[in-house]
Amino acid sequence: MLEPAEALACCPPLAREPMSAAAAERIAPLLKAIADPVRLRLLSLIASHADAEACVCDLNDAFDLSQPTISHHLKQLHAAGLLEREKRGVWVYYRAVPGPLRDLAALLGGVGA
Amino acid sequence: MLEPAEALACCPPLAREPMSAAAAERIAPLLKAIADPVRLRLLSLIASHADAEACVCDLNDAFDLSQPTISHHLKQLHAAGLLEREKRGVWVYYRAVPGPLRDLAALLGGVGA
DNA sequence: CCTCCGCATAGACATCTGTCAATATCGACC
DNA sequence: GGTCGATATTGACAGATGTCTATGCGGAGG
Repeated sequence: MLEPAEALACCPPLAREPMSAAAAERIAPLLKAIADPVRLRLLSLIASHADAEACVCDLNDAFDLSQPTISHHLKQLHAAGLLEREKRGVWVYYRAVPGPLRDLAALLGGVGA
Repeated sequence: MLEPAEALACCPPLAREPMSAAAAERIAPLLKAIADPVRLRLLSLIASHADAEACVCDLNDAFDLSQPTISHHLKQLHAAGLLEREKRGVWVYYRAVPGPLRDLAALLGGVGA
């Protein structure tokens, strides 16, 4: 099981000071989780939806991929702490977690500032 | 050969609207380039250095990895358009390119805003 | 209770990725 | 021009990753 990776909000921007090996090991999995075209689109689809949540049934239709493959990608995003999972009746809804993405943005920003 | 990937400054934040498949394919390689602990540290080391540039000779010493491995990672960051390469005398200097990282930060930011 | 539907898991497979040792390249300096 | 020092390239290899098919699981409705 992967850690929720909330342990990121600590870090100064990339260009502020050299990142420690430990910080890099902690942050890289978060970037890996979104460094895939399918997962990027999934995250965007969910985050741009009403209430930043979407039903798996809708997500499956948006891709030319098998249902298990989508499920696999959603699992990775969930394991990275970027999505929350909630079952409502027959359907499963995934909701975007704003914190980690905001932290990543802060990490990458301020390089050329 | 990989494309310089400047074709990113176009995109609205992730949560603004669903990302197109084409945009995802264009952006994912950029994220892949920084989704590695070693490359994250390399980028941070260079970006946080004076003039946002550093000599390869210094970078090699900062890691417990072979010289070819560091060279390989630098090549990937360069191919992604995140580093510029300049040879001065015997040494090679890499400089951080601010644009792409700033664009990525803009892409990820504004999710929970 | 049996079946169907939505989603997850398991297993298999090809490809990609990170690493190293060995070697090449390219200047500088003697 | 020969040698040496700094990087890059090549080839090899183990392990991670993305995809599929087949199967499992749990709830809703007949």
